[in-house]
Amino acid sequence: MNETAPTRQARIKQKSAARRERSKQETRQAILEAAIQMFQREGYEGFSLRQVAENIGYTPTTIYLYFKDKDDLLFAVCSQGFTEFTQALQHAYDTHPDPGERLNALAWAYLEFGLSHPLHYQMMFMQRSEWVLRASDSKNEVQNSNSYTIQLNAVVEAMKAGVIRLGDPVETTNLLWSGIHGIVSLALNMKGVIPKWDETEVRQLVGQYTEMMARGLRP
Amino acid sequence: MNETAPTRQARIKQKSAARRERSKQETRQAILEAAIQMFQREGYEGFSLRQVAENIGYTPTTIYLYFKDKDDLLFAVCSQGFTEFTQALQHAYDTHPDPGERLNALAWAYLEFGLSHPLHYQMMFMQRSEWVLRASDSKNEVQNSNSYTIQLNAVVEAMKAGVIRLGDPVETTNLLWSGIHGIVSLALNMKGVIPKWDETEVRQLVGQYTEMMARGLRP
DNA sequence: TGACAATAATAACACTGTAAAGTAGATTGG
DNA sequence: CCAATCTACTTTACAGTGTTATTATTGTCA
Repeated sequence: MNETAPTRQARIKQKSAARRERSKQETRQAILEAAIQMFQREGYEGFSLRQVAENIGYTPTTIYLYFKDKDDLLFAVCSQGFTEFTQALQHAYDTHPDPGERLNALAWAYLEFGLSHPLHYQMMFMQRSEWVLRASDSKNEVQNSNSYTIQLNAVVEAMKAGVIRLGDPVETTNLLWSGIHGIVSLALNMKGVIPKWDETEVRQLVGQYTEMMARGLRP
Repeated sequence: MNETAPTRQARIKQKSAARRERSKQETRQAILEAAIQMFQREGYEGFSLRQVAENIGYTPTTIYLYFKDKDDLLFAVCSQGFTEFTQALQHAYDTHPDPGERLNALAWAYLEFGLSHPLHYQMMFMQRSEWVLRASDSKNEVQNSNSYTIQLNAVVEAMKAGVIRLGDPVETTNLLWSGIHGIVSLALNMKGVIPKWDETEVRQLVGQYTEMMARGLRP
């Protein structure tokens, strides 16, 4: 309505609002960090809203001012995992120009993420896998920067380069992803259940896996 | 102390005890069946002792007379899944004498079990995988009839027959298991997340998988 | 200053698993 | 047959959980 230049009061109001917004984001962040810490300690099943609140000196209900509900907070924890995961894959992608080595590098990066973030991995891909979509949506990385697409691109380019046989790239990507996911998820779950299944054996298995994939997919 | 023949009273007492024991097993079974039904409906997270009790007209605490705690009841539900799973693999093993086809048949049987018992599969191999060991212990199938050993035997014989290259059978088994487990677990979790991931596509992928494994492991 | 919005805390509800104590009825020994 | 015992079960209670509605405190704005 008022089209004249902003008055001093208007400017102050704006900055004040900005400051309050910033403060709000800060406490939101504090809650989130406490939640992450708690998740690292207690895992998915032991994660408790009330304990998170207690750890940072808030009443449980206060959390609801910053997150819709427990799921929403847990998703925020998860989301950070997705970001790191994508970054790890992206880094592997970027630092390996050769299409063949690139596929291997992606598999290794995948493995390393799983082994170093076991709880996150389980939540992201085993307990709440619906969130994969929501995570890439909320970071508008739908188009070409989500973790799935990174792997898909690597497959496409490996096909172009003649490193692996031609075929439906989506199917091949799913095949490769399934394989490495199987190894990682069993590695996290089956310690002491499968014979020969400590961390070094798992790494060795990934070595065999990439070799075998290379042979199996050769043009 | 008394070494004479058992008196009538002693015989009656014994039969009475037997009858009570039988009745006890019956209500235990009733609880277990209600638990299975409830698990099918609500899944792992929604499974509630109190609701199980209510469904069969008991007080929650009564269940503790037949099962140590919630975990114990849930394990009993799980255990039945392990039995069926092992039977399915054993059947695939027995009905396919050819070592090469046998490996494929095991993969297919594995897939079918997962697709037809999604909740059980997730509990058995993703949520409570520690129970794999406890399950084979409690059925004294440790030696040569548990599901892992079935797959291991198939690998050993495929190596003997020259169908797949020689190598550490345990490692090869782990490799094959990882692969099919990866496909199954993603199939159960990632509906609507991965492109092209309905049931028929998953089956097709298993086809590709077995093909690729055959090529990759050729001597 | 008074209306108002934001932030936090209290109280309460409906659940959960689980332990201790109590109770009606069948079983048993004399 | 009767009192003692034992068994199967319930009642009660506790310490948790996520979540909502209500209230109190605070700082911002006209």
